[in-house]
Amino acid sequence: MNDKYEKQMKKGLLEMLVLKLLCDGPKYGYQIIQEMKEKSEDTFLLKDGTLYPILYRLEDDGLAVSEWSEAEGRQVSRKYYKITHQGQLALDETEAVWRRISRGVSRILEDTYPQ
Amino acid sequence: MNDKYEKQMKKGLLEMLVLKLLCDGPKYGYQIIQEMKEKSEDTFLLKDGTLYPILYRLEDDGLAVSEWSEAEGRQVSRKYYKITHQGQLALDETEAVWRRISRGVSRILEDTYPQ
DNA sequence: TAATATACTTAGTATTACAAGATATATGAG
DNA sequence: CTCATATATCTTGTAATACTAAGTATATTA
Repeated sequence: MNDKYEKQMKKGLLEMLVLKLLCDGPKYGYQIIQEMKEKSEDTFLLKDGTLYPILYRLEDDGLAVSEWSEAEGRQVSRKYYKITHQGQLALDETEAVWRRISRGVSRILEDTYPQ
Repeated sequence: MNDKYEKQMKKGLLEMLVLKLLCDGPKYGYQIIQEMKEKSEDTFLLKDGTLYPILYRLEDDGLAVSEWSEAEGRQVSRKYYKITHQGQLALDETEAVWRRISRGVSRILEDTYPQ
């Protein structure tokens, strides 16, 4: 029932969060899904069908670049994504937008004006 | 440029914020737009083309009811919206979803785990 | 009289989270 | 050795919604 709200509220956030996770080194899709789940304590349970389009978008927009890992022994092939300089700039902007929106919501919900 | 993020991030929030504003009494469209702007300190600048569909949705979903004001003197006719009991319940749920998402985002952005 | 503010309505567009289905390899249990 | 499960990626289609843009109409002010 409130799945609807949750889904909508996540719009625009996931791209920012994925970029953020890429800040401490290149990561591949499956790994991102795991870390997102752990770090958010089960709040952001990404489906692969959600994540991969996000990664393609980031790449199309020049915010991340990808590279297939060389097959080391029997390792399965993995596509590693790395944040670009432009991606870092975009992340900074997006975080600022998030903070502003978050503060705006707080002001209305709590009807208080934290500095 | 980061308009895109902002627009997306607002999804699902506006409905909650409108409901919240209706908590302290019936209000009409234009008034909601003004209060949203003031209370959020210019973060949520609703266009009328954004607000009215939200109000219709709230009404369709039984979360609010509307009533045209009687013409008092020369006053323009206004359609007042009032939150319903069901709307109050939905608001409570939505606020809970917001808090969870907000906390999840914080955990990833700050990589800290506030209690 | 004209411009601006108030007040509501509607049609169409762009974006994105997700469901569902597909493909393929690696690993562990029986 | 076989089968189930975990790992790993990709694609198509759908639903939901913020916004643009256009329209209608009245009230107020310069």
